[in-house]
Amino acid sequence: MKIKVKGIENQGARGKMDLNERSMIVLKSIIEYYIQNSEPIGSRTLSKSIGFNLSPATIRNIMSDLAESGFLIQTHTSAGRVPTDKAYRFYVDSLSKKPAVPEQIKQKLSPVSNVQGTPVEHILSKAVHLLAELTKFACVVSTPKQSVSRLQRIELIKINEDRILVILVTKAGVVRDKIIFVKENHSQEFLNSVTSFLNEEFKNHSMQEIREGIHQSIVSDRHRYHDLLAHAVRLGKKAFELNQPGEMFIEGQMNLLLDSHFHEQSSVRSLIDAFEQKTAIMKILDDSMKNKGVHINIGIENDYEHLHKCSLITASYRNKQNVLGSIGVVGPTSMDYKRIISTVEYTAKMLSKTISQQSYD
Amino acid sequence: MKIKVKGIENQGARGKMDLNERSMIVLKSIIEYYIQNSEPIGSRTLSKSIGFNLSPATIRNIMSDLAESGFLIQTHTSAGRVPTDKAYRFYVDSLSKKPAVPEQIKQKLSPVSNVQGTPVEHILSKAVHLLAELTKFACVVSTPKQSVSRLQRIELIKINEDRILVILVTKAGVVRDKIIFVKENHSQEFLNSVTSFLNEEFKNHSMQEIREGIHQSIVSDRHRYHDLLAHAVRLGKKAFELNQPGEMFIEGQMNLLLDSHFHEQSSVRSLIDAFEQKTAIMKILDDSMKNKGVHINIGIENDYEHLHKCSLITASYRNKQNVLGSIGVVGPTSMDYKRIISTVEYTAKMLSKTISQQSYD
DNA sequence: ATTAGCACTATTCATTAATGAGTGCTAATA
DNA sequence: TATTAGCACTCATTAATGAATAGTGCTAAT
Repeated sequence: MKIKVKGIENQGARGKMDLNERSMIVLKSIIEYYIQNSEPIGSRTLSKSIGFNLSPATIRNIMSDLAESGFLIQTHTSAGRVPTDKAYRFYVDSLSKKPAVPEQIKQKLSPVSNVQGTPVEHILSKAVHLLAELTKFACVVSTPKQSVSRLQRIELIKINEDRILVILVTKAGVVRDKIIFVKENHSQEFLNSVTSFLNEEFKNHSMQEIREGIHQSIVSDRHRYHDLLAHAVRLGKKAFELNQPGEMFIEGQMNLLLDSHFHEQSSVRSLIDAFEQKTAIMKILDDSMKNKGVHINIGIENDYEHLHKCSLITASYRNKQNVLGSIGVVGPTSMDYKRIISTVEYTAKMLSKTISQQSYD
Repeated sequence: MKIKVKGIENQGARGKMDLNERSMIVLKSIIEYYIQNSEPIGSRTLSKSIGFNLSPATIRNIMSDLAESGFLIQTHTSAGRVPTDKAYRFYVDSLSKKPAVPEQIKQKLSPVSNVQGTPVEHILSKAVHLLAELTKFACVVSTPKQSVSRLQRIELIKINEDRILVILVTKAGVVRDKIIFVKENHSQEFLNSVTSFLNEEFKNHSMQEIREGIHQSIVSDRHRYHDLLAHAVRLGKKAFELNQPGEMFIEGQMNLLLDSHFHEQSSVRSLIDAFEQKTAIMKILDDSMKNKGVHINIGIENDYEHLHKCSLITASYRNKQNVLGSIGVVGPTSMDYKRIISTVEYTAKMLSKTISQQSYD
């Protein structure tokens, strides 16, 4: 024990950053083997399968170093070593940037473009379904955030004395509806006036803008309308404040439970929790909207504890104008990153293309 | 073997239908024990727990009879006996019709009525979520069938030269949208005329009627409009033919996988299949709309083979006018029928109430 | 710096034996 | 004739054992 300490520090310091070429290759091999076979690889097997000739003993030394610097872990004394989250992070970062998307995957995803003309939700659910089928993991997609997207059209439809149905259509092609309750009994004709007023006033403005500026904008016009105005303000406020919490579609959750990595009771419970309390995953999807490209959260990197055994690969989708939401895969940390990353990326691209084509600008 | 045959036939004939009082009680006890504990009960334990005094040996005889007539089955020679689907059917049929809904359940479901004013889909998803939380099984709900519900309003919104956004609002409060592609470039003003024409013509008619009668109805009016007419027919046809396949929301699938009854690999696969291929479950929900009250499908009674180890408890929900869809639970055949039935029934009632209040008639 | 060789450790698998729950049958009983 | 006691038997479950195996760590030789 005492003797080892020095060694640990030495090797730790050495292995920490400047992994030499050779150890990197060894590490990569271990990771890829584990991703493929879901079982630890021993020094002997590795020595044979690896490119250049290294004896098992040498490999063992390297592995020992890698373990010291936190890339590998032993589940028990006489077992092979298994990559840690840190190793996966290294692996993912070291991937050549653009692996080509296999033709077969492209083909399987092509139905996404066949659902054009249907509501956005429908397209999303198609995409996430296919993604789940392809990856065999759980997949999620967030519905378009309304706050950023711009107004195409608002409709007010009278239901009865005290209820009005509001329909909002955004440039992104999303239709949202809501009932608002009012005290006065407006005629449909009156509502039509308010409607065209609101449309004139706010078309092409973002929901956020509208919500923030609904007072000023109307007030500045005060001289033009009179009776209309007071009501328009009131109705408009109610209509636009519909702050629906972002939704999320989930598919293929059950796939995860077939995966050997989640067989222990506790893992299963965690997973169920994670999917029931959608907020954690939702947050990751939201974050993924902030920057371009594919986002990768590996195991322990996730803030939410119940996701510590999962990796999430996400990518945002958009129309010509805005980033709308994002789509992603939730799987075990030992997933086939190469394949999943390119699949998610491609799916997001398809989704963007399809949705752009039916966006209203 | 040969000697036994006679006995079997005798007992089979006797036990077949006129289960005497006593065997019925025994059977019921076995079922309830199994529902509670998920493990077979032996004659000895049963003899003690049952109301009147019967020796284990007598119980054994009774159990033997029940087995002959197909109510019980032995997984292996020296194991206790387990109820068959036939037994569950007997049990369910023999339940006193209305078990009261526990106050606690009512309370947990109360949030359903808090989401009034939001889109119907939202209400449904809330309801099914709560139901899953309460029952700890998988729960499903079908979205309102549009064919039966009647038109409240149609809107045509011009997107660009060749695209029009159609929004349909039904009396049930469901909003559906779809993009249609057209050859001519209509102005929004023109679309407004068509819109008000279609609204006048078809308000309060069921979608089905409209779809079937769209020609005649307009044709009979031919003299009134001219240019408008031809287009109205064309647009109307396209607009109303939106035959979206019924959708279905699923919650709590993963709960099932925690259930001991689905632990074998093959069962899990079946379940995943059943939920992936939504059609089978969808069909059961549809069937459930045809008659009032709670519907119960037990194991083998299901047409779809992958559902043979599941029972489905479903109930339809409605507004004042029509049956709209149904909601239900998918669980193991050994579920606590009493509790689940009353919970599903109550949920459907809440749902009906909430949706009725925002229906447009 | 690398490697061969050997001691050591922990898992996995098959075998065995003990335990125990539960039935079926027969003969005794009320 | 219906019920019960008693006993033999079956089969799943469990624990213990031991052999085989995969793998490491360390030391000494290259």
